[in-house]
Amino acid sequence: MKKFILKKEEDTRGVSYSIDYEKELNDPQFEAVSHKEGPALVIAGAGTGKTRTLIYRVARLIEQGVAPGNILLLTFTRRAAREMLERAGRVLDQRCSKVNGGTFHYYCSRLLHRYAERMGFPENFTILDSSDAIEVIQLLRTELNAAESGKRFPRKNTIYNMLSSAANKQLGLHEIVDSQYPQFREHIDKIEQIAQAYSAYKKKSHVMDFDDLLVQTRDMLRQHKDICQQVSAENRYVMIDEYQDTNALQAELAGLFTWGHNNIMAVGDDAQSIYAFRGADHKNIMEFPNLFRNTRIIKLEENYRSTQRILDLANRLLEQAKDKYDKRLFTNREEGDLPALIKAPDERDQSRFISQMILTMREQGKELREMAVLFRNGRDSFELELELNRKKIPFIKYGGVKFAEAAHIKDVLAHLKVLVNPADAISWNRVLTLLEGIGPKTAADLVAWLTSAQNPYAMDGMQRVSGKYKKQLDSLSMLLTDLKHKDFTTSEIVEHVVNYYRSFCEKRFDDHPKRVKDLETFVGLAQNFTDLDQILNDLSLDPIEQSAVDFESTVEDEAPLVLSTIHSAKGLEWSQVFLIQCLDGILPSGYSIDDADSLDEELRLMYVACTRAADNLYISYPVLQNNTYGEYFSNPSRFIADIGEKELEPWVLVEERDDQQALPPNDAPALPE
DNA sequence: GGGTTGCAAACAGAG
DNA sequence: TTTGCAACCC
Repeated sequence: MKKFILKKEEDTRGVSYSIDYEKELNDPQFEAVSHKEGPALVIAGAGTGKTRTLIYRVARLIEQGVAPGNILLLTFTRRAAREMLERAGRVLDQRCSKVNGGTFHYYCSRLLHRYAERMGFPENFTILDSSDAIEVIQLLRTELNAAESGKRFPRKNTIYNMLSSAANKQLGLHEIVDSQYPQFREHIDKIEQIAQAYSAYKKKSHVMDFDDLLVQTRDMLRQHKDICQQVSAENRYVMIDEYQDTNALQAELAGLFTWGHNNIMAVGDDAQSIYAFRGADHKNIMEFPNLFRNTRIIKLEENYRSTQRILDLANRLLEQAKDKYDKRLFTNREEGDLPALIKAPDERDQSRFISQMILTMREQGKELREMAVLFRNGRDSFELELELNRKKIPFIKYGGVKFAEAAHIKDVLAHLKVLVNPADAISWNRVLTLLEGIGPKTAADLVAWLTSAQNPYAMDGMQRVSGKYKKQLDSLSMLLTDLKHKDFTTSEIVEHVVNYYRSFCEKRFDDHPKRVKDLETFVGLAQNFTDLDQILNDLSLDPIEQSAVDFESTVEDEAPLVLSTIHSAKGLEWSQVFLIQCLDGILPSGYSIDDADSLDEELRLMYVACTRAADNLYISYPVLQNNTYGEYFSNPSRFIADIGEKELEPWVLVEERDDQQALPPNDAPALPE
């Protein structure tokens, strides 16, 4: 039988730790881990044990008697939070999994739901994901007849980006247009009008977009001191990972979450800031000490991940930045192999080379999970994906299209959304336009009626409007009424919707067999949830990668190869890293080449990619690019143009009789056999 | 008027 | 692969 002992929580003198922190960490890591009260900023270069530091701090706080529920760990993705807490569980015990963790958006959403009633918004508000938001903007754009005059008016995606920029940078719309979209200055009035209509829409439809989650939470905590106090008392210790990618709004939230005690630890690396498009500014991290007085600054500088030669290349890259960083990564690891620069005749050859290298390494006993292929844009891996399929190499892709963004999944989600929130006009619109003969106009009329109806699911009294669609509307109405009023479990509801939707799916898509399979996966996935709100919330805030779904259905014993956009690879590492399509116009992106700041950001992106590699780094590019118009010659990335053979060793692909092999130019180490 | 269909053009990055 | 626009059908 366990006995209780009385102990003051703050008194850590008598704590006997089950982990020997001092031995398992280096000095600055230990300093960070044993930091207790007040603000701290940990500047942690790539591979310096940043995650390890966070994990051990969580463990140590818990060992000191802090309740896990009083620790908040904010990370960039929920995947990162899960992995971190799992690792913390391994060094300590399952108490770690009770720590609050997730993204700013996720945590804010929880707070807003919790205090919805106090704030006077409906607690069944749903989240307007970016594709829904863009659709709403499109509707308003046509409604306001904004694009009339033949002059180029911003497209819906662009308008969405403007609004999002304004929210995240805390600037007025006109300032954003002025500085970032000068070509649309003349349309500012129309854009403002759309912005207003968009906010009105969100209010009326009981939805919040991603930015609202942050803005509304900020406003709530600013205006209601009692809520703010309650929240900050609960979060006795807050840790923020990847702080270099937070924006001013998130920084303010961080302050509010720790209001009154400032027990906040931010961890990050200004050289790895790659989210400027979301309002992050790489200089923000240096502002932290100004925001929080008496900040203790701790620097982690020793790299444990990569060989010295990989770091040499990384350091060399950073030297090219317009804004300098006082940073040079070093390691006590061995020299290692020189990073390779592979010039392939065309993209197809690049893919063949990569997949062949991967197979060779696998034959030598390396596991696929130790390798990764990185690229700038989601589409840069399409060619390679075909080749991997041909060679039957299992892979999982991060970044690019998400499960919840695929058209067929969105169709099903729309049905679920109208069940949770009947005011959600855009989802009604989606549900209705599926029906034969109903287009935007008819749908708009029906939606106007439905969103103000007493009992929208019954759709009675609507026949007058509906005439020739009556039969289809009846079966829709029957489905929704049943689902609303009968007692179904969440996965049963999803199953019914999927059954109803199946025939539409078959009519709509040529590749319906694959999509129907996805839908079945979705039904299975729904079993993990107890209520619909939660599925919708989780799918928009923590989107599953599309290929993760494919992968589950072809379960093999082998962990798959990772393909990832550089953005999605942040914080991760692999023994063997391939960086493909390293071309001028791709990395750096063609969007960035006129602007020195964006160019610096692209350079940091390249830096992030290279520092993911522990043992070997292969950078490749095709000489001949193909697109729909034909073939053209392309140039390697300007970032590697000036780097000499002593830091980046050029390889050429030589065609052999049966298969190809890469050969170093002279007598440098040959490819693994 | 409103819906459907077909062709030309553009396509980031993520919560 | 999706989106914008214009011609074409009910």
